[in-house]
Amino acid sequence: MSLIPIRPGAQPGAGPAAGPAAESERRDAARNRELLLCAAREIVGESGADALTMDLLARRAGVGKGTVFRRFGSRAGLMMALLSGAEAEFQSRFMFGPPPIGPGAPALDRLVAVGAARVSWILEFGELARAADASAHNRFDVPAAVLWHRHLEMLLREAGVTADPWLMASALAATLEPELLLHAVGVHGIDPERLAESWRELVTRVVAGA
Amino acid sequence: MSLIPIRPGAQPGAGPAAGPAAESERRDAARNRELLLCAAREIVGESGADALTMDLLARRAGVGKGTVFRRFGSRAGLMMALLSGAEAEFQSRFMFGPPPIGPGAPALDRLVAVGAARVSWILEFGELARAADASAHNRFDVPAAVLWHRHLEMLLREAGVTADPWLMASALAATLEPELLLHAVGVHGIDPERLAESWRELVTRVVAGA
DNA sequence: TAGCTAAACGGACTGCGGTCCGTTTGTATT
DNA sequence: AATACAAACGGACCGCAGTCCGTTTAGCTA
Repeated sequence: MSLIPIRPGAQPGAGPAAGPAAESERRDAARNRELLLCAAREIVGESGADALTMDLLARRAGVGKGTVFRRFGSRAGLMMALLSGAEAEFQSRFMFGPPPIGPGAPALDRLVAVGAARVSWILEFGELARAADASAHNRFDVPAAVLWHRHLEMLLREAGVTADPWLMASALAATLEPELLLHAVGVHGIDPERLAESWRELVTRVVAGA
Repeated sequence: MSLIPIRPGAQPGAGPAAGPAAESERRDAARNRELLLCAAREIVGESGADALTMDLLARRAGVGKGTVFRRFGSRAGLMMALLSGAEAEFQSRFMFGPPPIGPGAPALDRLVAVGAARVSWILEFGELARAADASAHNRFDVPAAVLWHRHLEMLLREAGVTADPWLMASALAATLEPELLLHAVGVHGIDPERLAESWRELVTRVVAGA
């Protein structure tokens, strides 16, 4: 017989800051996660992402500050949790959605479409995304960023770009970073349509040189 | 006679965080600036930019913390002051230096050369540059960034790129951001030579489509 | 040289993200 | 129902960037 009792659904590797609920979560923990996400959405809705401090959130949700960090690991982790729904929806659109953004269209068309979609997405959720990126040691290695990068790289290869698709994908991704786009729109008053059009130009030329 | 005495060299508009010495600076202020810059370089040299805290710096330089912020405005401002020499040297190279990076060479050659130079520059000073960018509300509007952007835009126009050169310059500049390049080299072990080569590919294709 | 004033000074203070650790609680086991 | 323990809890605590304001001083003027 085993002398080391193991909790049935225990998943130690999952760690905090993971998505919705790491399989088996104690009832109070799950309740607090919902309480916190709810309060966080409330604060962001009322006063914007910048106004969301971890202390305020804890107070609003009626839990201790330690609990907030236990659930989400960091402020960036919390922001990512708030974004996870919108992010997943975006991902499934470009991976499984209808053409031209999803599979079935020529790679260049998909690149153009996914860029335009990304611009709109950032205009809607960019504030949270920027908050998630800020103070993120590893903003490039987070699952969503890796998936996004891989997708761009795959499309580039499919479009016949043989010259270092990995770095090309990095370069193109940098072009669509939330901070950059929000700055262009918010500070310089660039029309979002222009952003999409510029992306089209850029990606068309990159692919055309192949 | 004027009832409002004005200090001779007073330049109220200069503000803090400006370059070397805003014209007429009180002797003690100038001394403390040197003391602080010197101590800062020492700390960075010993332990890296991340180890430089404003409290430590104040203690090392033997001045009050308030003085540090009076001189440099913020941590980012201090980092920019530390960088200003290297930055100015880089700027004068691409603006007045010998071809192909300076004037005299075809625009595409200049773009290729300036990108390669930027990569090397970031490998040398990127840690400071990243620290300066971090926690900078306005990293895109700082003089050096504006000049850099304008220069890229000018070269693009000269190379015949008529499609939104302003946004194209933004996109290309994003490709060479310190955080991105340092991540590629430091985390993914990308050979710097590959970065320059990839830049060459990118900019060649962008210009070729004109 | 004495006096005056704007500028510089310094360090206590605030607010924030993040950590630590003693206490409480959910849940499986008997 | 009683027991046991891993997990969750909470809030005091820490380090840091940045601010405030009463005090000191450089340097002009008389």
